Amino acid sequence: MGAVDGPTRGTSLRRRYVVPGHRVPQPGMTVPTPPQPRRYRLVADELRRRIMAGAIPPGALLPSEPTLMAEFSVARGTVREALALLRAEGLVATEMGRGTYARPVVPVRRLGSDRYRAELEQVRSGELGTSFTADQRIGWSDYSLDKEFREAPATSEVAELFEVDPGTTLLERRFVFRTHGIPQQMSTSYLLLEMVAGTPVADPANEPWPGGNTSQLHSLGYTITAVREQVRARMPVPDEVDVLRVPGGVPVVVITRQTYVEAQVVEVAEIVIPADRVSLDYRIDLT
Amino acid sequence: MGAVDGPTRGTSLRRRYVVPGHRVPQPGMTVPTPPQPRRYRLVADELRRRIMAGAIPPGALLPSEPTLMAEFSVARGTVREALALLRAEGLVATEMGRGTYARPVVPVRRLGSDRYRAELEQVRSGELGTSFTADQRIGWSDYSLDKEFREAPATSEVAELFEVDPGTTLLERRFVFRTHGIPQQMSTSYLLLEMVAGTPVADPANEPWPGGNTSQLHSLGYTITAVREQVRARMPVPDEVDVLRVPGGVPVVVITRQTYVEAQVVEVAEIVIPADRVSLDYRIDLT
DNA sequence: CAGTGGTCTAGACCACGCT
DNA sequence: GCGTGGTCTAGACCACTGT
Repeated sequence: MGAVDGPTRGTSLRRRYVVPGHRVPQPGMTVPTPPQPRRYRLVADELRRRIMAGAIPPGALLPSEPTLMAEFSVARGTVREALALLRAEGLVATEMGRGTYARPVVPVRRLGSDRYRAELEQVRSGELGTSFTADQRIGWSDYSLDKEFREAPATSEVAELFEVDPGTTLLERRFVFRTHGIPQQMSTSYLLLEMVAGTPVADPANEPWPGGNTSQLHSLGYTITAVREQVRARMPVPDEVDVLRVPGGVPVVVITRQTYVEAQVVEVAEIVIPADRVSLDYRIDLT
Repeated sequence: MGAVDGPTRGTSLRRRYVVPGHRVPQPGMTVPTPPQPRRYRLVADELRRRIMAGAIPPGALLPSEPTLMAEFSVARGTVREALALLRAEGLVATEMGRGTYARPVVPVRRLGSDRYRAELEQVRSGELGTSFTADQRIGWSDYSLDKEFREAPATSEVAELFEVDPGTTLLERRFVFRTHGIPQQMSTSYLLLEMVAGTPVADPANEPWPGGNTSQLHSLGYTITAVREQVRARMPVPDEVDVLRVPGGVPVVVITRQTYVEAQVVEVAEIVIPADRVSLDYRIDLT
């Protein structure tokens, strides 16, 4: 599309498009290759500014790609690169056929380190609920659970965390938690098979188990005394994107948990949570 | 568009490229639009497989874009989309003029919750070092520090964390820690001005302060009794990418810390760390 | 159906790193 | 200077969403 005239294609005798990232050198203006902002950067910066300034409030649609092409006089690819940048920053999200919108602020779930204490209390007082429902402040009926149990030998990583020999047979339990149909976290929990074989804990039909893990272990005669959590963050793998419906530009928080009874590890779990839905809260007493 | 033959476009009489995301419909084969893997997906999947399988070891260069174009018979844009996907996953990194390589595994720094206890011990025994040097297991000379002090009124967020009125004058201290010249974390720490005005703590020249925060507060007559850390993860903002040299596809971990002396908050800090360089370690005792 | 984003091709010029 | 990635244009067909 000759912005001025004539065909721009083929061999292109004249190119209105001069140099990517370069201003047309005006007579008398010295341009020693100043890192001129790239086109897609300018578009992204402007859109970011509008979002930050509230001109595009959370949840609102951005101008469509054709509109942005016209407004900034750039090709579609350039517009899309700008949007990709904003997506990678987690500022916007895109829905097929609908458009691109400023990412709405989602309610954050607080995962307090004291939830384990609370669970212990519950177990003792005989109340229902799980740490998950307690965290979410929701009742039984609001959440659903996918579960998948199998026996498997301990991988070297899990064995190390469990402080057992690699190959030791474990009960591997995979869960996906949902509230109101929205996936909130997925987790894989490991228990020593010899510890649970034949007990109700080994039966998936008993999930969700009232009182959660703490209660389950309690039913086996183990009262937990400590929990260790290692926290990391990374971008989700494709599988996690699918299962958890993680939007582009959102990392996941990975918690590797070891549950202790005195010095013995009785459970190991890996918990994966989209980072935009959670805040972890730890209190460290030094007294 | 003519999937089998015939001109599909103006210019190209034959297009070897048929339909994005569609198999050429074979006679007798019903294709109710099976989500055929996109081309760039296939390229990305194959490259991911090679990396995971170790065929492309960490740090090794991937084939160049022209090479991949030839190998997969796709246009450059398609190759670049595949690489962008892998970058977003944090699997590869790209360097201008050099190429794209499998992201090398970087040593992970462990941030134990017991580091505060260790600091307290240090302060009492009069040893040197900071929690930072202790975490890194390095000596004094291996790290450098950028610092910037200023007085500022408490924003509503900080005021809430500090449990003071918004607008209360604070000493705001910004730090960037580096080891061997590589940025490791940036942090902003807040102290009540009235608590530190005129003391050595308010003088940037005294940073880095032997024994770190714990020691500083101790010198002011405050022996900390508890720490609360809120942990979140998100993609870095452009500013953080610059300062911390965060590679593409790597999130940051944000720790919001409140330091307590009994029930009083004596310090608030926000610590930003590239997620590929850190693992947080919390132990929760339930006894 | 119109409009939106998703994917893909083809070709061009650029800046950067290394030999 | 050559090879690598970075940016940009132009045009095409596709699938999904909502009216």
